[in-house]
Amino acid sequence: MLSKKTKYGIKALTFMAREEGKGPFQVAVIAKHENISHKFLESILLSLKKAGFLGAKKGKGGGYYLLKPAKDIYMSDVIRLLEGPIAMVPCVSLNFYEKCDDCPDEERCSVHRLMLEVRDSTLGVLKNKTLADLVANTSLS
Amino acid sequence: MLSKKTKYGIKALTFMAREEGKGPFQVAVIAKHENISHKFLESILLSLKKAGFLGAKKGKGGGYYLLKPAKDIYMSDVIRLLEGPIAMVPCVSLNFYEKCDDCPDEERCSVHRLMLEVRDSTLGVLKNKTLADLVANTSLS
DNA sequence: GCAAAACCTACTAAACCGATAGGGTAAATA
DNA sequence: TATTTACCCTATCGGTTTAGTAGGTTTTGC
Repeated sequence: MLSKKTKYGIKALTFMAREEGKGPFQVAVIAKHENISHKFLESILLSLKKAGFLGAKKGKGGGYYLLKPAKDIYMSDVIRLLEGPIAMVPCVSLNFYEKCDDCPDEERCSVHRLMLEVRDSTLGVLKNKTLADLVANTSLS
Repeated sequence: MLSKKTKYGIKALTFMAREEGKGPFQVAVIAKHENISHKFLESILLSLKKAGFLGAKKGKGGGYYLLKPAKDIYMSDVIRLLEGPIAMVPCVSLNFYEKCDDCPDEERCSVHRLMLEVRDSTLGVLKNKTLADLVANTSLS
């Protein structure tokens, strides 16, 4: 299940990407438009900034803005940052690998092999999906 | 993230499918072999029984056994039962649909459309994967 | 009737999630 | 320089879920 954190993060990024080049966008504006708790969104945008997706400008007329073109922001990276592992089981995670404490032999574990396929399939979608793709076919309400 | 409940359930099913036709298999035997808490596994197998995947025999020499051939047990069904929705967001779930309370227009929601693709991709794997497929290439330790 | 095994009910410790509160700090404008 | 505006940080909290525990009841085979 996708957390609201990730969901909100993607929505905020999409909002900014719709008007690429413009900005900066104030937290309050995004929060209101996307129906997100102001303070919660603030913490999410902060994470995105620390990770290098966003820049920020303080003071009057300030706000957050995209640091890279939307076509260079991959959903797999965004989700990994906000949600954590994409894999459904740590033992098949590429970036957050962890051994199962049950399960002596991963190669023979049926769950392991099944979830490996699921991960590859999901990653196939997310690695080829950029923020620019999300914006296409969408219009600002 | 896949819950242990689902993980254990799949492992138990795989265990039984490896020796298809035999059985019944006692909870204690499966639990020990797969390193699962006995009582926890009990509740899982009970769910699988109520859903029609397993049969059970009480008393001495009893246990659980597959009610259908392994090739007729689809992973999508097992996971839906034990884990719940396969979709990462309720608004794209086929069997557990729920509207988002934020988000006035699903069609225009970037998260919605992204997660729709992820769901289809995941389902593509799980709907074509049976218990028999999991058993293949695996041997009992 | 005794033992073994499934079955059922209830509880709990811990973790996580979404959100809130309240402030501190930096920068832009006047 | 004063003030507004918005970024930045910390702490807390109620609710929910998870994984597991405990204890008892019912059915079956010998």
